[in-house]
Amino acid sequence: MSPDDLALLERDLERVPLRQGQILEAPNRPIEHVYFVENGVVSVVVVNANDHRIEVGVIGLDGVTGLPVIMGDDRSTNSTYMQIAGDGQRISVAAFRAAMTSSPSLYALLLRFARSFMTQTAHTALANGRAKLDERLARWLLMAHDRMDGNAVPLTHEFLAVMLGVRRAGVTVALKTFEQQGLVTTRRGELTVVSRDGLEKTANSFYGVPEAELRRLIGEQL
Amino acid sequence: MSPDDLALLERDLERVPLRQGQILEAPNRPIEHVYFVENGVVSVVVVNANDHRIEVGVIGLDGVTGLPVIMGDDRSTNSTYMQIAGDGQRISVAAFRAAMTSSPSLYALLLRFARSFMTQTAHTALANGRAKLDERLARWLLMAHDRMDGNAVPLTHEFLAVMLGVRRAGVTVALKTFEQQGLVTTRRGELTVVSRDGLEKTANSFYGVPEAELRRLIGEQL
DNA sequence: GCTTTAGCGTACGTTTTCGTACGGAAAAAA
DNA sequence: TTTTTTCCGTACGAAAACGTACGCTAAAGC
Repeated sequence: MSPDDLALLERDLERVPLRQGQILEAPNRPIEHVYFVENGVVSVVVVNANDHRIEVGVIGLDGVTGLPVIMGDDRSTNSTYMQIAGDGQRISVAAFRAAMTSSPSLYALLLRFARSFMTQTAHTALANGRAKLDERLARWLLMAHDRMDGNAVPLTHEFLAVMLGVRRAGVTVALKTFEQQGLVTTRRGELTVVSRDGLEKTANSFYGVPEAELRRLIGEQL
Repeated sequence: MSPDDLALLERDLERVPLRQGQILEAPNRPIEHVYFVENGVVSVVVVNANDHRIEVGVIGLDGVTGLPVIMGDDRSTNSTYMQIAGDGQRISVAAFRAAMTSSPSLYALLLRFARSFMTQTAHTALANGRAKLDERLARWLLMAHDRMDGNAVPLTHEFLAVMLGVRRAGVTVALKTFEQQGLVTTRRGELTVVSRDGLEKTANSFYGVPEAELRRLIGEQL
């Protein structure tokens, strides 16, 4: 992001901790703040009338929440919350809109980010329809790992299962295999990524395209 | 769309037939024209390196192609083509960009459409991950039906299977059941929707949210 | 330290979907 | 009309994932 654009936002940015489970956007309710995530992982989750739910994308230090706001709306049907705690900066929607309006370059950058998130969602749809459980789990771990500082993923199998829309027991079995293959180590409530290469092989072409798009569209700019 | 915005576009719009299979946007290649679809159904399909593919959304008389262009990009990783023949009007990307730049109201409308398409993709991801084959097929038929004039869907089971990312034989069996339940009638290369209500029941809450969003965001405006 | 709770490993029968494949019939081509 | 092709109906064993559930154990609370 250009120094000018950063300066434009900085006046209204407020540094905040982001606790696990904290809700950033609730379904069908006006969004109040937009969050620039610097640490931690945000989950964007779709829910329908029968309470079926699944994660459609993650956001991390590469990104920002509030896509509906960027695109001129004030709300989303999705639920957006902190999956892995961290911190970041937030800005009120009003100030955010003002900044977008006054800086075309900032606005263009944000739109490119929104576009890259669409690609991520599209590939989630692909993985959900065609990939096997272990491929999807490997993909998820890689996406989370891309957005974290260290290698430790502080999540229970239960949470991973909800994200992927599969059984908790299915996650346990897959992670066991990963551990035997030396891809991760596990302990209660946490796993650690050991071999990214191995995970990428396991993810089997379901990982990569959105990541390349993110680089093409915004690179290190945000 | 406002009369002014329509006039702005009209100078550069060109009426064209849209043949089945016609490619509107190829992966990773600059988009040349943007299409306002008036008849027929467009499929937006994701493909990955291993040639796994699946449809992430459909566009019809409610909409327009070229979402990447609306969002400031010139290409997409997706493949976009006519699934069901029809016709519409097209405009060169250059003229389209010029029109968007000169009319904020047009631009805002297009962004709202892009936003509604994101919702559709998100719910496709949900359906792919959690719905059963017959639920997904019913959802697809409803979405296509929403975008067509009559009740006839001129597609083979093979094409439906590719869209959903399932076996051709799986589609055949599901359609057989639908026919026995009086939801559709079928003949070689074509099926006809008989009971939308029945299909909505079968789709079981996987249909509806993106449709409501489309109404909220653009209604009859496009 | 002791108790309680949350998370993990495992198991088993069942459902869903897959891969494959074969034959018949409708439509298109010759 | 005859031939060829495309599409559909059906079948069968296999794989993947499901729902459920039970016991063990690490960690948290008292």
